Amino acid sequence: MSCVVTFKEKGFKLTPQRKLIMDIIHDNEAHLTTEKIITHVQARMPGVHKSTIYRTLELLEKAGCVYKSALGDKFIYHHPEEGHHHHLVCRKCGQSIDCDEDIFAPVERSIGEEYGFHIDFKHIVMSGLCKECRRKTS
Amino acid sequence: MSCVVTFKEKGFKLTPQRKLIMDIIHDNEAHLTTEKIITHVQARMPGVHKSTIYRTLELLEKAGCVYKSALGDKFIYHHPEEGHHHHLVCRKCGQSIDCDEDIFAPVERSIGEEYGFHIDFKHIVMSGLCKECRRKTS
DNA sequence: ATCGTAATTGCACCTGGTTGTAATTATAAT
DNA sequence: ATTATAATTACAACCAGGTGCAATTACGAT
Repeated sequence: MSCVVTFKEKGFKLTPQRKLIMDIIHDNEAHLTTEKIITHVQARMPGVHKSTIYRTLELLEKAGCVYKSALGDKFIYHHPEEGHHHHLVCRKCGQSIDCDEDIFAPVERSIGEEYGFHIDFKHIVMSGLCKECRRKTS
Repeated sequence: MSCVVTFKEKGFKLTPQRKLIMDIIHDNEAHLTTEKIITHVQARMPGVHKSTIYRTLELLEKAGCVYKSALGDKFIYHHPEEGHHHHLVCRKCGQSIDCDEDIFAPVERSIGEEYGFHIDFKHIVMSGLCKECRRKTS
């Protein structure tokens, strides 16, 4: 796991708690909410305090070992994958589709041209309806 | 104020608290965070409970009298204006620029075509740097 | 204008997330 | 292997936001 190495190289101590939190986020393909992370961590290692988990998540994000994204009014965490940084999450079935990094390029360009505004589109999570759920609903 | 009429037509009671909250959001051109709304409300009418304010904001949003948007990890409220539903908020100076409704049309289209996914792009608030702040920073 | 009633408010309490701090522990130096 | 120490943890206390409920109030009917 290259993240652990990166993490230690940046001068952070690798405690069992931190290792566990990293493992959980990396082993899980789905995007985890904070609550789910807390549940998983405390299931495997009872007694770990919520403040430790919150602080660790913040630190892991700063260290670049995990990505934090807003999804509606919640935050979800996922491991950083190269190449595709946006996500489409279905509000019905919950599945997550990775999508291309430069999908927002046209928007970025036109906003830059029209308003002189520079937007930072980094690993955006968009909510909506996937193909199957759209079919079922209509 | 047409909103008050709309609000009453939907069968909601117009209490002084609700009137005040509407006034504050409508009088204020800037986008207000919840904290600022609470501060303003309690300045003009001490004793109004925070739970009343939260519930009123939720109700006003459902009634379509105000718009609630996510800006980073906060929510901001603004009155519904026709025609332009997206906002560019500068993370440096805080100014807000209205921007065109169909700015996301290309993205919406390409995601629909490539992934069969349907995204709901309604009054999005995007954070970034405005023209002046970019000039000053660089 | 008064009244009846359903909606609304304020309160108490709860949960998720954050922060200061003393006790603990991972790691580097010996 | 021991030790020194700076980082990290658990805990308590705190704040924003939300919920159930009894007391209050807006508003239609009289």
